Amino acid sequence: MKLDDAAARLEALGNPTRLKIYRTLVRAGAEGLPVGRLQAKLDAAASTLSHHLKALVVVGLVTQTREGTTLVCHANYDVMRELLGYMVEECCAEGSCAPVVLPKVA
Amino acid sequence: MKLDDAAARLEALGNPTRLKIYRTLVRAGAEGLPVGRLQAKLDAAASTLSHHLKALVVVGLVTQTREGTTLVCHANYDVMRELLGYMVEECCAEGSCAPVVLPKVA
DNA sequence: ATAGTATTTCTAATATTCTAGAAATACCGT
DNA sequence: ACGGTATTTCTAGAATATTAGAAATACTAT
Repeated sequence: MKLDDAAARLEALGNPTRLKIYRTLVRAGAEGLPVGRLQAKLDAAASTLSHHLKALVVVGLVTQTREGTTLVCHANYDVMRELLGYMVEECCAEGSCAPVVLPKVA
Repeated sequence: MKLDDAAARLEALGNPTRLKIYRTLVRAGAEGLPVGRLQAKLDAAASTLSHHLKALVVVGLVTQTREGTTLVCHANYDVMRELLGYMVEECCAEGSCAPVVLPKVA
């Protein structure tokens, strides 16, 4: 991942509402959560939520799949993993800041 | 760490210039880097750099120690570690997004 | 005290973000 | 085709961020 991509993703997560959205989607697990359900949980205006969701989708942290009339949102773990990998590799000194370790994934 | 603190730190890192600053400080290692040296490396106006550095200092990601007339900047690994810990715990699903593992630090 | 280097604060212009109402679009069931 | 629910896009106002020049401050050496 390039620095600019990492920055864009960090910026996407760097807003309390969007971080709440992402965390909520992670907790929703594999089945995801419809936009409407997110809206109810976070108590935000529909247009505001849509705006923030788009910011997360654009950088790849969230994906959406349509199921009839509802749009189901999913946290994209692959992108989050890449982002964390970037941070550990580029923004941590070995030993100093690495209680977070990347094991070799087979 | 609370969600709002995490968001503030992610936002601080979510700007290409500031992410570059932070990464450069990490690479500078324990001795840190004077503001002036950072300025030369990143080729930014002094006032702009100072502004961005302040954003990183305010959220605790960077610390500064004065050495005579120069201010030396250091990446604060503790805060980065906390931030990564937050992301792994709150924003990852076990198994799905956890190539990043938190080992117990003795 | 003065001069010189390092850095910040002040200021202002431009750009971007955030918020949410209103209107538009997407999809389904009948 | 129509009505209803779900969601987005349009729009606009207020707030915040970004940039950098100019002035101010901090410190050291003489």
